[in-house]
Amino acid sequence: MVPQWQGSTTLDALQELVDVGTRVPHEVARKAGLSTSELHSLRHLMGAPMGPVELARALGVTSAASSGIVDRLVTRGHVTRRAHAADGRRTEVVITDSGRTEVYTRMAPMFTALAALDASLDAHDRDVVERYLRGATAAMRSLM
Amino acid sequence: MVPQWQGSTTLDALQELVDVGTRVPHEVARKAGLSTSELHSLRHLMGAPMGPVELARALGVTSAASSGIVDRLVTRGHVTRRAHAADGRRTEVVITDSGRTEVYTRMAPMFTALAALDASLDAHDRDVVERYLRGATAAMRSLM
DNA sequence: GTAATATTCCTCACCTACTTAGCAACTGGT
DNA sequence: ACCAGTTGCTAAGTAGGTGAGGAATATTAC
Repeated sequence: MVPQWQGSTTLDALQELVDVGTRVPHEVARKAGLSTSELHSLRHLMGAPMGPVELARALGVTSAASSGIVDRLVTRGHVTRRAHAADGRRTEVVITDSGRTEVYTRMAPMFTALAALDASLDAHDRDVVERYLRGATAAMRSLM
Repeated sequence: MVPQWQGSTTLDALQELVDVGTRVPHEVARKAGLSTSELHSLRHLMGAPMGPVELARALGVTSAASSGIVDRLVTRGHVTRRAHAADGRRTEVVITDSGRTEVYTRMAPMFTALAALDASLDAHDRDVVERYLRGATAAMRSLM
């Protein structure tokens, strides 16, 4: 990638991981007939429902864009809009079974492989890996 | 992200890394007045010159798109086009000092932090981390 | 209690960056 | 010498983003 990286196999592996981590969603989304943003939205919504503005922040786009993203996901039946119980301004975007299934079946092989990889680590190694991942995340975030 | 991930701090950390790894280039590119693809192109070109088609494959876009990307980078003075020595069809896209400086100064803090993180590992731990990163990369790539 | 301010979500007009299709130049194998 | 394959480009169309701004509701200050 850059001169400083060369020679360190760990940094090289990290670079490849991040590269693949951006190309894979692109490809998976295309196969599913979704845009990358739509797929990422479904992923975020699998954890918990959230409003379009919150989704926009999670994706790093404007609320105008996420409004359109939600529209398209609603059209495909992957999410529904629901009024927020306590706050009349808010809408909750809720993932449907269709959306959940779409994401899950597309990504199942990866989950399985990652779980196996995780299980292959003993307590010490798991700790080492986690600290490295958190550290690398912090290093990247420092650019923002 | 998904039910299976919850409870594993390692997989959670991996997810966060990949998420940040996609949002950071987006932000950095914006600050540099470049598109994400343009920044990624410069990153790839720091290693070695390559043709537009090769670049297109690296980015996961069509050659028509990469033709435009190179055009824009040439306009900004970050790369130049050069005829290939032995193959009359090919063009080599070469990064300029301007382009190299642009990428390097934007990303220097990250390189420093990552190098420090790497240096903090002993031989065994470095090996563990690298195997994990390669394994995770393979797991993701299996979706493509 | 009411006025001022903030937040959420949407629409509209515009624009960037992609895709598909196809063409001209060149290469290498038969 | 030809023909299939590759490279790199252009042109036309489109998807999905931004910026500005408005309507509805909530929150804060007075």
